[in-house]
Amino acid sequence: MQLRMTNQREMILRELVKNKQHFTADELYDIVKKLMPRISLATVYRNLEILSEAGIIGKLEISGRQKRFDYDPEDHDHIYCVVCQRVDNLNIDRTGDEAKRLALVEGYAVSGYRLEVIGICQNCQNKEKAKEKKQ
Amino acid sequence: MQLRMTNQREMILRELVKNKQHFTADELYDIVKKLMPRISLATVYRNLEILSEAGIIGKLEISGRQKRFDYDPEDHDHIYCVVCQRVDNLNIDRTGDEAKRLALVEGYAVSGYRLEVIGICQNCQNKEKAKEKKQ
DNA sequence: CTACAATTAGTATTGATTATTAATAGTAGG
DNA sequence: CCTACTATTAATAATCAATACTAATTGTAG
Repeated sequence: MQLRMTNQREMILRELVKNKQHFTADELYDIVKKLMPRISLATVYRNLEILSEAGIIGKLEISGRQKRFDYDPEDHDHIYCVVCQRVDNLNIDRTGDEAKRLALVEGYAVSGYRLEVIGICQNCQNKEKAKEKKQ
Repeated sequence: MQLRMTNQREMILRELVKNKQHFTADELYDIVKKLMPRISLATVYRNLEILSEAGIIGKLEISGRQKRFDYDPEDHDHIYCVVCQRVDNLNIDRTGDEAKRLALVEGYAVSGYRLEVIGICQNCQNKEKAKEKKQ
């Protein structure tokens, strides 16, 4: 099953990869709309789904948050900012031995895991510092 | 700010703790409705939110899935079944040294992390085996 | 009792995502 | 260059979890 590259699909992929950010579907919609004004939000959603299904991009489902899409399809972890919602990639060694050992106790057959590190990004730290000075 | 224990709130808490499962709001609503038929789904949602806010129960926001609530408010990780959506608790040592080290590279101030182990639970493994035998 | 504040039931609304559908575009074969 | 076929699209409706709203009810402190 060969993946046909339509103009819309290509544009969506290009803008995601070019910007190297973890966009939500509607953020990407706003960007692409400027270059292709008649594109539909549903098309963005559908193509992001298709592209991640095909392993060309990654899908990022962070707990309790809107879906984001990752220009890098390789398996890796993420860190995200609780203030501005920004997401960045992490490359933590994925041995996960302890997780597997514990999973056996519960009787699970483990296929993987997801690690989300939570914090405040540099930008938001700076903004907070600036605010403190004013007071 | 003392937490008032209304009948509804108490019932919701009791059923969650008693069953020792990670229920969604609507699952819990179905259970509680049998004992308190006039209760509203919004009341269940609201009280689960209040109880987790107060640290009496835990809130479980697993990537891309419906919220679940945890009878155990202590900080711990989870393992979940991709087949039946069941969730169980894990007690992995929470040092997270490597995560913190890497986060510094990105400039983040780390406040915590969330680890979700993914797999297939014992029940669903058994069911799959039974199905294979038939074929 | 009375007045006040918190909570509730019931329902409407929101927001993200998916489904539907008729129209359009791309392509392979003649 | 046509024609038939299939995939894709734009636009919009529908869905689903979660939250907001509102009038009625409950609990409580004087």
